[in-house]
Amino acid sequence: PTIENFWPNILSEVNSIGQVDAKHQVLPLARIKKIMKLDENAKMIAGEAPLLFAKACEYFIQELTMRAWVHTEDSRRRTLQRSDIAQAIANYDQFDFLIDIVPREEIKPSSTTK
Amino acid sequence: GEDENSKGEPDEEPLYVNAKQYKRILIRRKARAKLESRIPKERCKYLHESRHRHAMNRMRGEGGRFHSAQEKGDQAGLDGSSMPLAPSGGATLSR
Amino acid sequence: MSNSEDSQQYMDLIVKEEEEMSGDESDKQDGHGSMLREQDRFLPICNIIKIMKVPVPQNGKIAKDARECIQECVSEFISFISSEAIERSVAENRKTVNGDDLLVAFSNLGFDNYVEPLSIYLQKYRESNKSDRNLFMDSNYAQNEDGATNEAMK
DNA sequence: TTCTTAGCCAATCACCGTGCTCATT
DNA sequence: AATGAGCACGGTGATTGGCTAAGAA
Repeated sequence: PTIENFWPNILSEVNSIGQVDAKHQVLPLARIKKIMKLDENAKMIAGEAPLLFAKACEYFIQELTMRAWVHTEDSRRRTLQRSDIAQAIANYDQFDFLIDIVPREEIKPSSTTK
Repeated sequence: GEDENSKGEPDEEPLYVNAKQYKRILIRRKARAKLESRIPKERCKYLHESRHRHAMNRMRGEGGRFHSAQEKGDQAGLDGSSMPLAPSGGATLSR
Repeated sequence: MSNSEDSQQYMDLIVKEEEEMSGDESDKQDGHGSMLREQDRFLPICNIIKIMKVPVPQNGKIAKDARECIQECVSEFISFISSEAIERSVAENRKTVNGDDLLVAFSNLGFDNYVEPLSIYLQKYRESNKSDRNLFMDSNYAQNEDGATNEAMK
C-alpha cells in the first residue's frame, strides 16, 4: 500500500464492481447534498451528484490520510496528528485548496517549506 | 532561494498555489466569509443533549467501557438471582 | 370586564417550546440567519474515522485533532468541487448540477486522478438503474447490452 | 522519565432513506 | 416522460464518556 499504487488500485477496484449499490453507502448522501446546498448558487442537484461525491470523498480521505501517515512514520510516532495532515497538504499541490482550512503555520516539526 | 524583503517585516511572502485552483480558492474564500457569521467559533463538547445523557446513564463495566444491559436502576439488592456475567477473579482487561 | 386568564395560554406555548441545545452556554442566534450546526456543515465523524483507518496500519492511532481536521477538509473538498460544477451548469443554462458537471469540475481543478474511476462508477450506476427499471416496468421486451434503446418501436 | 490522550464497549434517538405529491423541462 | 424539491414517516447506525494502556513530550 503505497502512494504510487493508490490510484491504480482504485481503478482496478471500481472495475471489479458489478452493480452499484446506491443504498448502503459509507457516507450519508443526504448530508453530502446538504453541504452542497450551502452554496448560494446551488439550485437543483441531480441524484447522482451526491453519490459521486460519496465515492470521491472516500478516495480523498484515504489519499490525504495516507500522505499524512508518511509524516507520522517519519517522526517515529504511532499516532497520526493534525500537523502530519498539514505537512501532507503542504507537500502536494492538489491539496492547495485547503490552504485556509489548514494554514502553513501549523507545520510543527523542523522542515523548510519548499 | 529566499528573498528577503527590504523592509524588516516578513508580513506576507508570495504564496504560490496550484494554477488550476487559484481562481476557485478565491471564490471559495468569499463564500466562506459570507457564512462566517453563521458558524460557531468553536466546537461544542457534544452534539446532542439526549445522547449525552444516554451515555452518562448507561451501564459501565469495571474498565469504564459500556456494558450490556444488566439493569437500569442502579439500586441492587433484589433477590439473589445469579447473573452469568463478571466471573470473579482473573485479569480485568484483554485486547 | 377584562380578564387576565389569557396569559396562561402563552405560558403553555412558551414552555412547550422545548428546544435542545447542544452547546452548554450561550450561542443561539447571531445576527441574521440561523446558526449552522456541525451536523449541517460536516459529515458524521464516525464515518470519517472508518475511512481514515483503511490506509493506516492496524495498530496505528488517530488523534482527535486529526479526525476533526479531515472532517473539515472533506467539507471544503465538497464545496470546492461543487462551486466549480455549479458554475458550469449555470453557464450552460441548466438549473440542475449533474454528474458530468462534477467530472468536468474535477478535471478543471486538477483532480485528474479522480476522473477515470468516477466516470466508470457513474456509468455503472446509470446502467444499474436502467436495468432495474426495465425489470420492474415490463419484461416483455428484451434489453440491449450496450444500453441503446430499440429504435424500431412504432 | 511525566502526563496527555485515544481506543474500547453498545443503547438509545436524531437523522438518513424511501415513497409520495407537485413543479419544471 | 423524466427527474428533483419538499414533505412525513419508520428503521437504524452514529453518537457517546470513564478508565487505562499507549505513547507524545
